[in-house]
Amino acid sequence: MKIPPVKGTRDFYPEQMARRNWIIDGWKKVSLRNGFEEYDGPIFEHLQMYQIKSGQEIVEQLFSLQDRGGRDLAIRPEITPTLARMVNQQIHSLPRPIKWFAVPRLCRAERPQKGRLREFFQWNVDIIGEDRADADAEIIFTTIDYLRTVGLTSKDVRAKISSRRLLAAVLTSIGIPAERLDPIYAVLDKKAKLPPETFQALLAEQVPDKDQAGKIHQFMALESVEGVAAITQPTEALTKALDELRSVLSVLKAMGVAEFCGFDPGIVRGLAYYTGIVFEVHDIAGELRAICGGGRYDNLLRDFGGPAIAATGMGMGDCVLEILLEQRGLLASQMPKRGLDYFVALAAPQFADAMYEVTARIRSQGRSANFSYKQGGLSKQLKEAAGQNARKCVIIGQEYKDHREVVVKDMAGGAQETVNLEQFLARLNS
RNA sequence: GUGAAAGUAGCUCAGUUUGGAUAGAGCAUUGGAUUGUGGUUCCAAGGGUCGCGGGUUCGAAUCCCGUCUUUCACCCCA
Repeated sequence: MKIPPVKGTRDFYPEQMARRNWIIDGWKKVSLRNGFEEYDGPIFEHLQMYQIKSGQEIVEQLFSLQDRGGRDLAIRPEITPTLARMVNQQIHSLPRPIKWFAVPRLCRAERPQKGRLREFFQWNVDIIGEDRADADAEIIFTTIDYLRTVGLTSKDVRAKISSRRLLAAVLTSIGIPAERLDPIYAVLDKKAKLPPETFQALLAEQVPDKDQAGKIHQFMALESVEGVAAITQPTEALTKALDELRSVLSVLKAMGVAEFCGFDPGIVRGLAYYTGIVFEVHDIAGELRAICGGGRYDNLLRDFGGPAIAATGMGMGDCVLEILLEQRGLLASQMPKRGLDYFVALAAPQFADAMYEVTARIRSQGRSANFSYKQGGLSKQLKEAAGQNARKCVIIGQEYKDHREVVVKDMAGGAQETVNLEQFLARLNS
């Protein structure tokens, strides 16, 4: 009986596994050079962990289970709660700022679509214990540093940056009461996806006052933070939020990635736990979902029973990224091909023992080597070597019996030389 | 979770309109041509319960119903 793969999951055959490794290796390399340390947690946690703060949608999308002791558990749909738990446990002994990253495998029981599956990998970088905008800027820089490294340019992707604090300050200063903010956020978040008339209609439902709605439209149309002053009287909160956003943009400029970044008031993000700077990276053509998203979540550690400590971070899934890299031809051109250092071939069957010995000795020198299991002729073996993308072939034949010599053939150019076996093996290390 | 479209060999597809005999092609795989020299070429082979289940019919890949999966649009996110 054939059992199908589970909905929304992927099988990683060697070719796909190579892609996945290449993407994840890049994430790790860039994290480390930006000064982050790797951590990980368990793949499941108490169900309750996600009911505290993850937002309604994520809770509905949980894969949950009961263990044999009747405990309610869930496979992690995100790693940030785990991070909060881990940091809270050792908060008094961890030197700050805490700059940690992880590449967890996550599961959400969503309906699968292009760029969204039920099981995926997500690169997370977080800075905990620093409330200055420098930390937000570093998160965004690290994100761009990776995207730039894999070959994406400012013509391909753009980091759209905004601020929850700014949005709240603007809305408050034009007279929107605090309890009205959340439903308005939800509408503003959709602006980029809706036709202007639909957006206008939705906003009018939430903000019937023409004057207020007009100001919101004005704000949402801004392309630079400097336009905010013309819309409303600066309150203390507004000035503070503006300074923070300016500061992030100015650090990013100094770090040399200004061309990738811009203020975009349309970035609001889900209601979950963001409190300050928020950002998303999108493909410029706007064909795909967000490549990554992140922001400041200063209340999360406290919500998980710890002290009130500032935090900011980012998550990037592998699905959309891979589609974009594929589209741009950046995978095909950069993926390392499967390769083999040496293929050991046999010109006559009586040297089989030498073939095994040479293969093993090459391997023990740290080089990869294969030989053929088949009894075929040399021609067949070279064909097999070419199929495995071997860089060189070691051919064992009559010379071996006569003078302990082997033929070493360069598969790219075809040149070959006859060398003493011991000298050949000694040379491998140099 | 809601709505729509599509499922034929490992992959890309033909055949479905108009039901008819052992369901085809290219690529890929395996073997041979090739007993001391590979990537080319030529020949051959293997590989399908036509997604699955039921119905209509003398007869179903083809028509009908259900179901699963995928894709797209919502919802939301990475």
